[in-house]
Amino acid sequence: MPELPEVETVRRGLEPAMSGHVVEKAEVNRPDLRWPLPENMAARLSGRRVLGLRRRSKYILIDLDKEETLLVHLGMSGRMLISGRIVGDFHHDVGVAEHPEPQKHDHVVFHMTSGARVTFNDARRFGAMDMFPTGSESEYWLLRDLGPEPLGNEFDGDYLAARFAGRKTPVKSALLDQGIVSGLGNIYVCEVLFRAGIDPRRHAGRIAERRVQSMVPIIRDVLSEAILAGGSSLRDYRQADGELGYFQHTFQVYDREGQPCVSDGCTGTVTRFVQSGRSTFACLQCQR
DNA sequence: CTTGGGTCCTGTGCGC
DNA sequence: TGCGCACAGGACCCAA
Repeated sequence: MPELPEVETVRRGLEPAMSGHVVEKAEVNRPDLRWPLPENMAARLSGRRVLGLRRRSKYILIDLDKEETLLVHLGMSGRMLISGRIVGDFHHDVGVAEHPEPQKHDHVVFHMTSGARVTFNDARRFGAMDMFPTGSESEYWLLRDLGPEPLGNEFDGDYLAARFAGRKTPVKSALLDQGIVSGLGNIYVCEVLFRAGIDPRRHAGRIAERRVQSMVPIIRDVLSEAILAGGSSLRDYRQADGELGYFQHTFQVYDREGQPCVSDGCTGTVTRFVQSGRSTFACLQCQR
C-alpha cells in the first residue's frame, strides 16, 4: 500500500528521529529482505551520522556521512516504528515513546545515540534496503530508470502525452509504469482515473491529447491531497504508537466495489475488475 | 522496443 | 471450529 504519499509521510516522520543524529548501532536480524542486504550492513551503519532524508519515487533515501546513502523501500507491508526520545529543533524533545516489545518481522532496528529507536518491520518482505554512493542516483540500478517525480517540474502535459503516444497498454498500466512517472501505485491510479473520467482499460495511446494533458494536474492534486492528509495524521502516530506507514484516507473508488458513484449526477456503481492481475476500481458509467 | 505474465512473501478474511 | 484458497501489493525478470 505505501505509494508516494505514504512514503513521503514516513520520510517526514523519520526526520526528527534520525536527521542530524548518529546511528549508535544497527541491528540486522536477517541477511535479506527482497534482496540480500548489503554485506556487513550493521557494521557499516554503526557510528554514521544521518545528514538528511530524501525521497525519490517510493524510496526513502537516508544520506549518511562519508558520501553514502541508505535506500529503504517499504514494499507492500513495510512499516517504520519510532520509539524513545525524539529530538526536534534546538534539541528539544518533541516526543518520548516507550520502546515496544520486539515483534515478529522486526528485520532492522536503528538505535540512535539520541535515544530514539527506529524499527523496520515488514511481514511480507517485499521491502528492500541497499547502500550506494551519494550522488550516483543516475547510475544506481534501482533509481536510474525511474521516470520523473509527479510533483516535480519535469512532469507536465507534453511529457505525458509524448510517453503515452503509440502505447497500446491500458492507461492504468501506463500510470503504474514507474519509468513513465514514478510514485503512483494501484490505489492512486484508480483515484486519478476516476477523477479524470477515463476508463482504465483504454489504450494509453488512444486518449485524446487534451485529456492526457488534463491528467497531470489531477495526478498532482490527488497526491498532494494525500500527502496533506498523511501530514495531519503524523501527529497522531507520534502520540499513539509511533507507527509510520499507513494512514486513514478516504478514497472515491478504491475498495468501494458495489457502492454508488460519488460523482455529481452519476447513477453508476463502482465496479471491481482485474487488469494484469491487479484489482481496478472504477465507475464505468462516468469513466470512458 | 513493447507488452504481458510469473514471482517473491505472509497475514487476513472468506466460503464451505 | 478448521481448512484451504484467493487476495493484497511493488517491481524485477523473462519470454514472446
